[in-house]
Amino acid sequence: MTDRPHAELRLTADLAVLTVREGRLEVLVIRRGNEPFLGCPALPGGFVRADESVDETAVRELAEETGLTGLHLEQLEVFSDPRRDPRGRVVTVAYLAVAPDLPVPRAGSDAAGASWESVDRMLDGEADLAFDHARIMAAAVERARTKLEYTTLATAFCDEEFTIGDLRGVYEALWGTALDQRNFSRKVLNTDGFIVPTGRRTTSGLGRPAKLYRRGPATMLHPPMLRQAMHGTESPGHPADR
Amino acid sequence: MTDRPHAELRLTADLAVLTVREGRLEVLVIRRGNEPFLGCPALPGGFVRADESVDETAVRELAEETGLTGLHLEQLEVFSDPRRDPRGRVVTVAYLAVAPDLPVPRAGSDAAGASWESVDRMLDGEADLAFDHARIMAAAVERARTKLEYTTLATAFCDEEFTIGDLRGVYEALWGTALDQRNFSRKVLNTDGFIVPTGRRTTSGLGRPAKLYRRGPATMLHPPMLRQAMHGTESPGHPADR
DNA sequence: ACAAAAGTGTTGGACTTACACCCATGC
DNA sequence: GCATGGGTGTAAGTCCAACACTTTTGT
Repeated sequence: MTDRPHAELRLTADLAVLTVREGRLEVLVIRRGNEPFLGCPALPGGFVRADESVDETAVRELAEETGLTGLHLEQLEVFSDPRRDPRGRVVTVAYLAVAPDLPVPRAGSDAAGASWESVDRMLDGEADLAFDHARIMAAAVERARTKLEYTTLATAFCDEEFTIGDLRGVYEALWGTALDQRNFSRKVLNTDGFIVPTGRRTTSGLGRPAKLYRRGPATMLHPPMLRQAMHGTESPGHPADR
Repeated sequence: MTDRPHAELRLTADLAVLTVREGRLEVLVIRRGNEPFLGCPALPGGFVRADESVDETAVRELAEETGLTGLHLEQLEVFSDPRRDPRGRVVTVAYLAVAPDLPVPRAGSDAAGASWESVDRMLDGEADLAFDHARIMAAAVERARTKLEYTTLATAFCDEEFTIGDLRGVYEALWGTALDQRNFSRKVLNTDGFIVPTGRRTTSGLGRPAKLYRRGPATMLHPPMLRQAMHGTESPGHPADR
């Protein structure tokens, strides 16, 4: 404890907010309204205040910049390369946030605008994300993919009430594989506390009405959902657009 | 990006270094040589310097305070309650480090001393760990327990060369359950890339000499090691000392 | 009637558990 | 010899992928 920091250090929280829309994994990005990286897409986020924890910063910035509240939020990783921000020493705590398919969020006051964008497009190298936000986004996607296997995270992508088909759509969008509908529902229903029936059914929609469910009390899945593809392999109805 | 931090904020890296010794899960603690918490047990750690990433801070502090190098290191969680440090605003990035059963590390220059202590004793409420280090330690143990299931983390607790019995001892110490030796070795050997034989065998020791292995290239386990206990249940040879 | 989506039944194979039994060493 | 740990064989039970088939809706 002899060393003291030699230069001022600032701390931020940045959020990778993921959702599934029309079978595609999407991420919330803002357009930067200031230098550096003026006009570039970036993740929402901002500086930690003196009287708040970083977790509180994340919640506050999410609400301020995008109007979203009540999402699943978890710490992802700290990014602290001394040269990651041209303005000086800025360390960021990256968060993974998971949202249901919400109406396009309203633009906040800070950012020039916020919008859902395809994760594939943001990460294919053309998008010029600000700072190291491409790395943060990639870490968030990887974390979400992994956590689908052994936690109930997938339900955080769904509305309050959802069908097993909706839930399967989340897995298919994140894993890019088609899953067998029949085996999927059995597996989900046989996992205690994953989802609980509400008693209601879907009214509109093609095909036979589906039972509706909401999140159950479980957070960990035993046994895990396995990532195996169907014999037909490859992605579901919505092709991997690029 | 309008808000600027109002007060100076300092950033530290703190490490929960875990190992298994004599069938017990142990953690490396130092005795604090300064106020606050003078004389209390604490996790090794220190301030982030201007020109280094937090990951680099963790490696450096570990070497300086304990003499340990080359360990498995991973970010655990950021602890940032504004009142977690009586000296002012100090945010810490907690790390999980995993070490093989090394000789007692030499005391470093900063700390009054470093020693291995039983995790159970440190977390049973009597130990008066400094700051929020009990929470950090608990998070590290929980993370290590979980990661044993679906990653090859257990090999980081072993020496360069180890037997399957050594590896099983790691699982038993962390999970507090006895595992069937016969099924355990088959499971481990049937998981591609988990461990690779060196061709050598143990020379000394009770019973039939065991084949020696080293870590394989795999990092994730498919399928995961299941936490099931033997029918006899409960901990192995070394009773849960408390 | 047909397409589309939900849901049930069933079978073969993979994996797992529990345990019998054999191997190699120190004392 | 016998205790101690390493290692192989195997049968019963469980889980799961695959797929045939039925149900219920919209058009």
